[in-house]
Amino acid sequence: MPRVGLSAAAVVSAAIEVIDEQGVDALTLAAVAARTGVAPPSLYKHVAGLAELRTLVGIRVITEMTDRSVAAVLGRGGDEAVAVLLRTYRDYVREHPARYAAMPPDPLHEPAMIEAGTRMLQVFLATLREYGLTDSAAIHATRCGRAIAHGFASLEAAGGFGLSEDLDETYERLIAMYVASLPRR
Amino acid sequence: MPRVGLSAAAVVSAAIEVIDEQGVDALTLAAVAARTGVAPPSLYKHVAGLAELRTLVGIRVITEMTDRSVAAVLGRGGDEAVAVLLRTYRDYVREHPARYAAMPPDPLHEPAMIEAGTRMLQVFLATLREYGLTDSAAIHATRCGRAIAHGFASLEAAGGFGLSEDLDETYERLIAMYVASLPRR
DNA sequence: CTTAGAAGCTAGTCAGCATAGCCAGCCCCT
DNA sequence: AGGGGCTGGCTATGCTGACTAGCTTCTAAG
Repeated sequence: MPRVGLSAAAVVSAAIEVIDEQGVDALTLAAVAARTGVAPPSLYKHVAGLAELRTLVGIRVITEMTDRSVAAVLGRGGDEAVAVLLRTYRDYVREHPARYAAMPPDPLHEPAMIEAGTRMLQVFLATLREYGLTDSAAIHATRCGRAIAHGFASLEAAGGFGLSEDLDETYERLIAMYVASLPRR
Repeated sequence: MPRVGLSAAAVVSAAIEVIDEQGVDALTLAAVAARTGVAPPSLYKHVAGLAELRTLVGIRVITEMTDRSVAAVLGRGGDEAVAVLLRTYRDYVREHPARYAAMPPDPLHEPAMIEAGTRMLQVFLATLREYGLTDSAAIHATRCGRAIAHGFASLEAAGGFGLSEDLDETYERLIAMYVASLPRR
């Protein structure tokens, strides 16, 4: 009985591979077990069950997106930073469409995800800092940005745009629309 | 063996009740069977299986939304019509959050849903008619509207807005942002 | 009244989650 | 170096749910 040397992180990585390759509905313990070369029950040594695995995957994905967003926005400001943030969001989703579907839409409601979700929120808020929005106005502006990015990206990832018009152009229009709505100083 | 007198439409209605009450993940043939007072295999007399039931539910939901949108927009025009369309979209989702999650994001890719999806698209395009957009510009504008409505509504339905700020206000801002982006004549 | 088809049923298979309980490899401690 | 305990594997088992096969009964048309 040679040991495989699994860990919770390795299980999550395998789960993400399964999702990337076969879609979020194909995430089963059986599939992850097969990929890691282990019998399904063995996964319970590292992960409490399918539900926990899903939240761990969600945390991983949020964290990845946040890290990328931070890297992209660092050193920029104003309209430029906002546009880059939105593009980065979409680019991530386009690169990993299935993975995005595994990201919970309400991270702030799941205790385990609050930390990761809050960090993402902070990046949005920080990017809007220069506009001098009051607390409440900043929240509204952040929500609008998130709704736009999530709405477009999730539709694109799901193949929801039937027609052949250029999607880059549609998204740039959305970005312009959003930037225009932010207050000039 | 008294007959229950089921039909495909009745099965879909029961499925929607299950979704409304217990969420979209609770849609199982077993649950629908229990609700209709029938053994699970009997459902196959009316519906080819869970997958088909889901697409029938999707069609029903799209059709309902379209009907409501048409009723709301009829007799209006311009910015007013656009705003009403977006509000109607969100209101439907707020009333039936779980049901919305059962609506496929890509109706134009599923042959069975093309008709219903196209009708919804037509309503969007017709509402924008007054702005005199060229074909391509109309597509981009429709997509933007859909991304905004879907993005906000799906996040709201999923409980994705953690903080307590007024959601009506956020949505009105999005509507204003969108309307402002449409060309003045 | 007969008969065919539709609508229901039971029984059974298979996938997938989960739990229980056993066994072997590995590390640490003396 | 040897031994013990933890840990990471395993098999076996049970449960739910989708789906199939094949039977029975109700009903409606002729």
